[in-house]
Amino acid sequence: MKEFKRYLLTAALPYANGPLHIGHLAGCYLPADIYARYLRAQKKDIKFVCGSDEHGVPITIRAMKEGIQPQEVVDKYHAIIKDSFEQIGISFDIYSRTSNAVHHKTASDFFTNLYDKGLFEEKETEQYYDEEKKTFLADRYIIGTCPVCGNENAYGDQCERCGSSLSPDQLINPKSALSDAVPVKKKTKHWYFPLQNYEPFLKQWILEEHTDWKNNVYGQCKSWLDKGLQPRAMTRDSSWGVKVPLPGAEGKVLYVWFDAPIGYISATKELTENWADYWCKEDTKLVHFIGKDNIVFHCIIFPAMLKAHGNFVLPDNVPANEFLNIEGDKVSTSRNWAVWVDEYLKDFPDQQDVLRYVLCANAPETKDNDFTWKDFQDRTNSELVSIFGNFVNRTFVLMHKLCKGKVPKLHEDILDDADKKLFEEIQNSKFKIQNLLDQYKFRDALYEVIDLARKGNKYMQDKQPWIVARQTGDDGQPNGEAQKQIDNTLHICLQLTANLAIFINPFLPFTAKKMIYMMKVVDKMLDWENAGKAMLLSIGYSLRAPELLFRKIEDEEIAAQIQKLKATSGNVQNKNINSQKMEDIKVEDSSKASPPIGGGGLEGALKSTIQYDDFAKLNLKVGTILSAEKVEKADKLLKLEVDLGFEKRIVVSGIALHFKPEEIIGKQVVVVANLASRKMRGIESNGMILMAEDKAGKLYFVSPGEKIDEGSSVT
RNA sequence: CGCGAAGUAGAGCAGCGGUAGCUCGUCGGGCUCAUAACCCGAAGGUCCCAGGUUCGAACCCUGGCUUCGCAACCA
Repeated sequence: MKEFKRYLLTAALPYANGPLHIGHLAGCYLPADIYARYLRAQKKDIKFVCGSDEHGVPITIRAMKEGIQPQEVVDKYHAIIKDSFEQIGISFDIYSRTSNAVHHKTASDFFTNLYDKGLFEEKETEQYYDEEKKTFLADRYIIGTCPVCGNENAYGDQCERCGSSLSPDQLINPKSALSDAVPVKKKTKHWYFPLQNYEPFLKQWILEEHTDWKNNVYGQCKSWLDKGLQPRAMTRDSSWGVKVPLPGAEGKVLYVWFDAPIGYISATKELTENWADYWCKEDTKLVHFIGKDNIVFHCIIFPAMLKAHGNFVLPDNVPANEFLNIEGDKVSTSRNWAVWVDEYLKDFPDQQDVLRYVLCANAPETKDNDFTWKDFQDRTNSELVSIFGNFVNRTFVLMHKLCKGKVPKLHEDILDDADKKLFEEIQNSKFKIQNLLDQYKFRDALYEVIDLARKGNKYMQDKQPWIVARQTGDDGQPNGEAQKQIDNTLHICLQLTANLAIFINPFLPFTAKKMIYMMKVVDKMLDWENAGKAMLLSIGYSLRAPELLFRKIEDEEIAAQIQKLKATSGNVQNKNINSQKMEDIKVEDSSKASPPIGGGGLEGALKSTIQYDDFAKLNLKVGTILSAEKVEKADKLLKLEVDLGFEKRIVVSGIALHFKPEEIIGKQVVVVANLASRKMRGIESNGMILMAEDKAGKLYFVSPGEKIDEGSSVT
């Protein structure tokens, strides 16, 4: 293996358009932080850089909507994100931002360097323009009717109803998503980076020389390279971003994906005068930690840019994680289906390491994983509290009871196989953990740490010093032989505890701190070179009283979190509302004795006032239930066929706990007929049945007083 | 037929050619130093489906199904 003199770690720049959620942490910040702490413990020369990505169209749109300047948007979220990182213990050497001057200059110079080499191709194209808002529109911001399925809210690049990929030209009645104006075509000039010229280099570099990269990363790159690369525009029409440093380029900025990765360089410049050592010397190991959506930018585009520039090192590895889902559904910021880091920190004060633990133990390293609060509770209570925390605690308690609060002597003459075996295990663990961390297998590495604590518990159980202590002499104290055995057991358990502190430190730094406090040792003991050593705590040294490292997570706490998640996700302004969630809330609420909140709306607070226009968006129709059946493997869902007069529809409804299928056939109901369709348990649901809920949580159909024609509108 | 990743016990994952494994959960027993913690044992799997290669396949090949992701910026 190649020897590196210094390390440069980067973590994907979070987009300053919203706060940080746990998916971000699990995706790249936590693995990056663990790796950084591990290298620091090895006394390596490392820099760990990150910063907010503050450019790009979505930020300008948010600013426009809120009537403020883009800078204000960015200032707000930059502060929130930075604070979340600090509190959860992500140990960046610098957390910078792309709106600062250093970055503008760096990105601009980078562009100029490539421009002066004649690398860009200038091309004039026609793009859609919103004359009202005076801005060019990305495909995503053009809305119209899908030519394939007739969906009126198809985007300029894709119809979300039928999945067809589209171009804005294909849309019927295109409108700007910003102003409802009809977009017009307008000529614009841009600078394209000829990626295809770097294809031979990239193929050699990735496909031949980096077969060690993770499957998902390698596969994704291979797919791109096999398809063939295209020139890619590196500039955009916008007023927000790094200005294109060329004459006659007013109103044009660098494409965010051109400038964002350069943000890593800018941040390093800001951090140290010696930044060039980290970016330009061959014996630097550059590692980009990212999420899977970023693979192409970090493995194809940015390396091609670096290569074109010529002065920079290329990444040695790009360990990308998959995505973390929440309670079975993918994270969606627009639906507020996320666990926000700043809120977690408020709800669980002083519990940073617990979240770090769960996110690492269940990290989406090889495929998408699911975060559930139940799993959070289980892992905390059984693995952290019962295994790790408990081992440390019982070791300390026994040491105080049986060894007068001091590190006992080790009596070499009576060391037995079990004792020696445990020393070996400590050694083995060091090599295993080291090996796994070197391969970016954080989940497995953390498992090894816990497993070592598990072995400690077993050792303690086999030795049972509390029983040995009953072999008393005349004075009522344990006799000499017994005391020697007890000494050995606890001596070994204490040395193991010291080792555990070293091992757990990269993962759970707050816990490691508590442990060294209890052991009255200095930070330096946590240096990785001490790992595996048998004599970390000196004999006769008196230690502090134990302090619990973790506490149990109670049922009520996770119930509250689940409630919060569901409650806030219902209250969204996004029209593409998730009907399953809505119905789930109803059923969940009603299963509780407490009066329903929010959704029930008996005497509860009303949602904010809406205008008639908002109401008019709903198409409410009377329909008759033709058939009903239970949906397999779902307790709460019924699959209904509803006759709406003009058509028959399949609607999936979360009412199975309240009604038997046979008793509702023939019932007239009110259906939200223009609700976006949604798959539940594999069945597509087209609409939603209106229900009323009483104080006891019982559900009633909303239906016309007497029988009327199917398809009648409700207004 | 666009492409990539994934589909293994109730949950989360490992194994990637040679008698199905780990952690949690469940059930039973033991212990009591410890945060009702710890230890031992048991139950639980057509390894997505169908073909093929092989003495032998969860693992290789072919076809299919399902989930997630992929120049819309959301790790």
